[in-house]
Amino acid sequence: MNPREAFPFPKTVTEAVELQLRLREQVREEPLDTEAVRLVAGTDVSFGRSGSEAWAGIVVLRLPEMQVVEETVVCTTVSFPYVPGLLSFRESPPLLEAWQQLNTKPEVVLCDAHGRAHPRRFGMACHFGLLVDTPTVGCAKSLLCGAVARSSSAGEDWQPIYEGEDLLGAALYTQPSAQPVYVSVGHRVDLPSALGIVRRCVRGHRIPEPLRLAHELVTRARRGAA
DNA sequence: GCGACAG
DNA sequence: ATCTTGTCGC
Repeated sequence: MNPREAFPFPKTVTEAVELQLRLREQVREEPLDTEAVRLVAGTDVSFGRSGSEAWAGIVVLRLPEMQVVEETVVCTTVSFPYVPGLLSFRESPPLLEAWQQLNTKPEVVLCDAHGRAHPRRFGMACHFGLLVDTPTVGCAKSLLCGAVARSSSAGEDWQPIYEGEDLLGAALYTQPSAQPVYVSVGHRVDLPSALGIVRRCVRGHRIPEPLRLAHELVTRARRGAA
């Protein structure tokens, strides 16, 4: 499949939903050798008060040392509003600009959003993964749909997220007495791999390092602009 | 009809 | 996400 098919960015909600339903057929779910991954990236976007200016940032880290290899930030204007379920149409365009500036492309990307744990099973992590044709993992701070289930077949540090019969992802407990992060498949990874890579990126905080650093990066950029 | 709702 | 101070806990 040609990644560029994911590129037209709709102007209307109806059009955007139709595109999601079409693009979700192109998402591939497959295992990733997480222990072999050397380069991981985290993405984040920060908005100005007006809501139209956005700072998008990407930080690439080398595993297992977790040293920053490269980071890029861009400031642009966004046109699509925030609509629950359509986050990708607001945040992906700025992130793509930051991605283009990147010289070192990572092997896997952590997105501050959901992947499969989405009403139409096509959250931003899925969309962005298609756009850049790179494995992506959704790692969100709250649920958009579904609920954490109690399952004895789950691991010590995670519990499955279900919506009816659909396994959407996993609540990963990255810190003692802290809310979990919600991990789901983006593109070209499966759930065990997604959990594996996120675990490798956790360093004493609830939020995995790539996402923490990306958040700091865009926050700094926005402060510096004012 | 009502509430919920990634960032 | 953004607007915001102090405060509780590891």
